[in-house]
Amino acid sequence: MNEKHDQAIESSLVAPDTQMESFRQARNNRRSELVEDYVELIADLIADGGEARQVDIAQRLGVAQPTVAKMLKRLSAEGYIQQRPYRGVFLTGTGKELARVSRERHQIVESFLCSIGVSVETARMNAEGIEHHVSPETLEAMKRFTPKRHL
Amino acid sequence: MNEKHDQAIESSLVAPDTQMESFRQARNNRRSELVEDYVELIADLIADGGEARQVDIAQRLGVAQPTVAKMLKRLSAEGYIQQRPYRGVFLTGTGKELARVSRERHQIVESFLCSIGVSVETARMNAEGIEHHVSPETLEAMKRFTPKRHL
DNA sequence: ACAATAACATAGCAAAGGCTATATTTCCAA
DNA sequence: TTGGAAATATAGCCTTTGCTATGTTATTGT
Repeated sequence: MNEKHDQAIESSLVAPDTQMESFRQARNNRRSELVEDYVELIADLIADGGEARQVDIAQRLGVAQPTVAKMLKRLSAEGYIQQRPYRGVFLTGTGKELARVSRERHQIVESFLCSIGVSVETARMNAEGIEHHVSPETLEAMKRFTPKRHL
Repeated sequence: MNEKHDQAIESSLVAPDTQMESFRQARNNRRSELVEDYVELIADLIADGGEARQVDIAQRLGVAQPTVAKMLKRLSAEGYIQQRPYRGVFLTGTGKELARVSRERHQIVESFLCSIGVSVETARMNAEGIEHHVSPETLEAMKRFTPKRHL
């Protein structure tokens, strides 16, 4: 260990453990991002056209179809969706619930950004990344600060 | 292709290309997150104790030391830092500039969250993930909405 | 001065999330 | 009803980011 015990000089650094927790949580959130994105998108596609197909998911996410196929297997294994070979994909109860929560959070974040003066295009772009890092407490704060007309 | 041209029913779905752009950008941001986190942390450690050592970086990020060593090689290759074997790591001009920008953005996001009523702990946690998805436009909006006393 | 310890380097592995290429199945239209 | 196109499945590869285990170099206390 290095021997600087002069803690008066400590500038903006928080305690190591505290900072570690923040980084760990950010990494954790990153791991669940994809699941949330997929489930939310699948719910939207089903609500919109009655079905969620791999090609449509792939197009909207901007990835290749085999990438989607692989991820759907994971979602299936984790109990969010059900899929039959060469058929569409359906959300389970768990999947529907996750989709609902994700969708709602997404909406709140996007509306909130608009309400503080961000353009709709930028709000949409930024919300896609931000939503996954917004805790319930922060979400509540955003809800409070969003005028009704934006919701 | 499926043949539903009844666009009146389209619920909340934006155009496929538009959505694709959002997802692509979110993925892009994710790739630069780690670089920004490292450079920002290195700058803080240097400002705080005069040096940035692998063990300290590893402890604060909550990862193992070889993980840090590998990333430092990448940062070195990309011109953000300079390192001499068994010696500390130093920021290049590019690195310092990136650190400055990242640090400022981080601060603004964290202060902004506090200013809308989020607790400091949650603000710190959420800011760590959110900062990387905040575009210049959104950052400006956040700055406008943060009272002076929070900055 | 030199052994013990702490820090760093390196090798090798794994999982996640991308990709292309290609095989298989389904579906629609002639 | 059947042949071609579209959708899905599968194989195999790559990169990133993490890990453990272990070797190598510096530093430090006696």
